Formats: sequence, C-alpha cells, structure tokens
Amino acid sequence: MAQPHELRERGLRLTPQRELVLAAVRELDHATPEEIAEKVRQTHPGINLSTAYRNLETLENVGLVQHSHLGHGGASYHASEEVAHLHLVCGTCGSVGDAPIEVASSFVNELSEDYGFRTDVSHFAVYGTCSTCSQKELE
Amino acid sequence: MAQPHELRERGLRLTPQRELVLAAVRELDHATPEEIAEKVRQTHPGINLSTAYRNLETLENVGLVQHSHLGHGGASYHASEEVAHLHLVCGTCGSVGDAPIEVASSFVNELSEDYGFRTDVSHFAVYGTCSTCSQKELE
DNA sequence: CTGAATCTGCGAATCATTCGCAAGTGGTCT
DNA sequence: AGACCACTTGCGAATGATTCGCAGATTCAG
Ligand SMILES: [Mn+2]
Ligand SMILES: [Mn+2]
Ligand SMILES: [Zn+2]
Ligand SMILES: [Zn+2]
Repeated sequence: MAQPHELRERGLRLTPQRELVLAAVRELDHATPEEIAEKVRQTHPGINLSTAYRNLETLENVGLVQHSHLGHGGASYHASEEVAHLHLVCGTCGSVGDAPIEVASSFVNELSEDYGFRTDVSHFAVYGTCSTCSQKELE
Repeated sequence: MAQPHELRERGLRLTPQRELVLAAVRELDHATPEEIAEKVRQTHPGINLSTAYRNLETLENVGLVQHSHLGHGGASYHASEEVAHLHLVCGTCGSVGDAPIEVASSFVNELSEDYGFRTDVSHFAVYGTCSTCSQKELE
C-alpha cells in the first residue's frame, strides 16, 4: 500500500509549487513570503509571488507551517515541526535573539490560571532592548 | 517666566494639528493613525492623514506617545503616561483582553537576568486563545 | 516685522498582500 | 489510456497602509 504523501493525506493536491514552498519554509528559517518565493525560484523560476502567498496560507490551514511576527512589518513563516523558541527583538539595533520557550512557562501558566488564556508565546516576538544596547545607553 | 508648553519644551513647534493629534491619542485608547485623524477632524476637518502619521512619528520621537501591535496589522498609538498593561489577543475570535503588567514580572526578570534583555511586554500583544474559545474547542 | 526653518495639504509613489479570471494540471472514475 | 472537473497557477489589476516630494503656509527667533 502506497503510503500517502504528507500533502495528499491532508487533502491537498500535490503540485510542484506547493511542494517547493513547503521545502523552502523548512530550509529557510523564519522567512518572508518574498524570501520563500525567491528560494523556490532556484528550482522553479516561474513561480509567482501570489502562488507563494496562497500556498503558505493553505499549508498553514492544514498545520504544516505557521507564521510569526518578528518585527513591525509582515509575517515570517516556519515549519510546524520546528522547535518553538522565543524571539528577543531589540527595538534599538534590530537584532533578533533566541531563547527557549521554557523561560516563559511561569508566565504562560499564570495567564492560564488567572485568565484561562492559552498563550502562544512565539507568535509575536518579545520586544525590548538587548544587553548590548542597554550598556551603550549608560555611556 | 512663561511655563513652556509640553511640545515647545521638547523642541517642537506648536501647530494646531500637532496639539490635536496628541489630544486625540490621549482621548482614544490604542487608536490607529486613521482613527486618530478621524478624531482630529471633529475639530480640524482639513487635517490630512499624512499629517497625522508625521505627527505621530514626531511625538513618538520625543517620547509623548508610543505605539504597540495588537494584531497582525498596523500599529496603534497610546499616550506615554498611560498605565502599561498587557493585551491578550485571541487568534480565534479576535478579542483583546487586558491584564496588569505584573503578570509578566517574573518572565521579564528572567529575561533580564539570563539574557540582559530589557523587555517591553506591552509593545507586542500576547497572542493565544481566550478562555471562551478554548472551551468551545472541547465540544 | 522679517526670514529661515519647520509644517501642512495634496497627490503620487511604494510596499505588502489580495483578487479576478482564463488557461493549465492533478486526481478520479471509466 | 482518456475524459472530466475541481483545484491551481500565472498574470495583471486592485487594495490598503504608509511614505514621499514639493510648493505654499505657518511658526518663532531675532
Ligand atoms: Mn513596533
Ligand atoms: Mn499573526
Ligand atoms: Zn540592540
Ligand atoms: Zn477567543
């Protein structure tokens, strides 16, 4: 018995564009739709940007990819199987650091207990000032 | 000794548009540039949307207003003197709830101690699923 | 009161994302 | 293999949000 393809078993048609978009999301990390389309073009030069957008939305609907917001602008996409982590975005220098989600577990628990709110800490970045920029402020 | 106007003492010229934009930010809470311009039009019908954008940027530069991101889209502005609080945004129903920033204090401390990162927890919303939507999922 | 620097209104330009539609393709059922 | 139809794609246009360029108006120091 042919083992169903991961896209087919979610009710999606298998098109080269769709497979390549998914592969690009997996290779690149936190990539924008534009960057993903650019990556796909290495293999499939004709892909249209709107096809990338449409497939990202479709893939997100079936849970294979997710988006998050790392800056003030548009979203970036990552594969769902990727290990979740926090993004520490510095508003001064723009750097993006990582931290394990465990750092937020007590915060998440408190919101859950006090407000019944189930938090996805990695959907939005954590905004602030990085240590480097904090030190420069003292000068 | 004439006591300098809050805008003048920050090196800004005093224009009716600028004062009205600041007043609108203070009256409305978490308003978009569009909503702020709309509010200003009640008093000064001629104000242009781009003037609202420019003044919001200017007022933010001198620290009188700040912006935050409550959804996937554009920013919203609030007065700096306003009491900071968390925004709990539900990705399912879109509701925006509030919570005191103290809920995040241990999280903020941990990021500070472990990464030297000074977090502004209210710049980005806290994303997740509200209690109402969580319960509906169980059905 | 004057002049230079700063602001404003207006329309056009950008940028990101979404749409409409006609042509192309994938999966299913003979 | 062949036919059919729903799903996809490419393309260009439409949107919506924000930014720019510029010429005329305003603010404020001198
Ligand atoms: Mn921001
Ligand atoms: Mn989002
Ligand atoms: Zn920094
Ligand atoms: Zn909800």
